[in-house]
Amino acid sequence: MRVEILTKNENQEVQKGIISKLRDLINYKNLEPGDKLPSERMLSEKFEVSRSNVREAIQKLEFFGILKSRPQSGTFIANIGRVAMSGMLDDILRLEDPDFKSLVETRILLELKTVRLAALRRTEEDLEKMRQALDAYKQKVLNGQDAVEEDLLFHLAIANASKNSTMNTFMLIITPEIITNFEKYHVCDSNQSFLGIQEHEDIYQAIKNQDPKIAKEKMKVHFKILYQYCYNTKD
Amino acid sequence: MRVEILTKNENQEVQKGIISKLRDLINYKNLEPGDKLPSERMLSEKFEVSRSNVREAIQKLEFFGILKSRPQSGTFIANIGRVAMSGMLDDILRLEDPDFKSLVETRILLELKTVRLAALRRTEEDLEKMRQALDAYKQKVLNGQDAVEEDLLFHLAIANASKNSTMNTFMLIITPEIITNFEKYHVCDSNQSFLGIQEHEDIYQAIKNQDPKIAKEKMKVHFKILYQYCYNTKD
DNA sequence: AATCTAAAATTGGTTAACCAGATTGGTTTG
DNA sequence: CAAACCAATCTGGTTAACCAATTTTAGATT
Repeated sequence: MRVEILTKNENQEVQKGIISKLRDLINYKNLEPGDKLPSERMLSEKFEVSRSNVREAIQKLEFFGILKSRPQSGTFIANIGRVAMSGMLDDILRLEDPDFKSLVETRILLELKTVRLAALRRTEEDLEKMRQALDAYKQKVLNGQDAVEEDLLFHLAIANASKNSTMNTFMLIITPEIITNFEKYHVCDSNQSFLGIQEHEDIYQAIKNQDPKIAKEKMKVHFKILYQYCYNTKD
Repeated sequence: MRVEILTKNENQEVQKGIISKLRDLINYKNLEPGDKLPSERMLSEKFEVSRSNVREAIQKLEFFGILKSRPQSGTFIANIGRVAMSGMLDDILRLEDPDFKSLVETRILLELKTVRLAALRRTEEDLEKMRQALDAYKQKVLNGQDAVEEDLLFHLAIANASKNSTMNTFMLIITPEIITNFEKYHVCDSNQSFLGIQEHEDIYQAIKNQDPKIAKEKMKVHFKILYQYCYNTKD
């Protein structure tokens, strides 16, 4: 059989096609929540795509909690009603790649919350990890080196101390893209890094003292420069 | 060769093993950011796992933006320095499945922001979609039917109107789990749904009037009952 | 007619062989 | 000596055959 090699983009189109066909299947073929999907082989034949493509699409929908596949048994539609199902599939199909502004916006929102929660819930062990990340950051900055990574690791340590696994995951998802863009646009130059040391130290102290209000305030200060910087360079 | 069929859980363990071995590779084998990873075949041999397992692990790390594989060329380490890389891999390995409380906490945080942004950025088209979702919700409630899904679809329409793709994605990620848990714990009973109509209507009007302050306030009101309910039944 | 049982068919997962584009190293050519 | 070329090799992606657990089914038994 003729094999087509697809670029990443074309592949994404194929996946979207599969997902939209699955949506149609659910909408018009009376597939109820909890029902079993047709087998991967059948779908790949019906949709005229490879079985691996079908598997990938299923995996993606499984990540979004819409499908659930059980080994040697079948792939099942999550128990969330046809209306929500169809609406969510539409939304997933409409998803765009995140832009930098959207990432920063989300990061600020998340961190103003995680820092409060961290102040309330941190353990001694959390403090220890944050201390280490902070020291690594200071050392790099004092040596005049770039410290974007150490910076972000400190923030991730805070997210970890917030004891909210969802926010922690979300922070992990956006962090690499943030780092890449920061280094690309030279956000956080060394002169700002020196300020960053004190700001980080303030945040750490507030969390240590279990003072959520101060913690949030200090984080806001820390983000102020960043926020302006990002909105000036972009858009 | 003897084939082992693994449960979902065991499979997850295998994946974590691969990820931690990849981390070691980066830490101790002098793999720099931007470098090419050994080929999938080589890794599967070295780690003594199947190539598909390696591919799955790579796909997961690609999702977190840590790796980037290019067809017919290789899999490359993202340009984010060994320190951040190692730290993030540790965090990913430590990730737990989200608990209900963490989901609700995150949802409230996200929505108090998306509703503000929606009020600022909504288009006429966005309003139309929200109107439709709202009407579907009202009809279901007035018929005395369960309307959890329509409820959530209205909220997703708001996230869509916020024009922040990252928050929109995050809302989509948490929604199915929220729905499942709501139906499980019978959050949002019909008596609360009647209140919900007016609350939704208020939110819609505030967004229509492009008043972010009122929009956020009304959303807060909408979540008040929910928040208490969740924290009373759980924990 | 209902119930149990074993075999056959079906399933997602796994493996290995294969594909064509990308890379590479050596050779040729200007 | 450097640039252009070419073939051998390596790569992630794709395919198809295969595996074992599960589900279904048909038959035997009570």
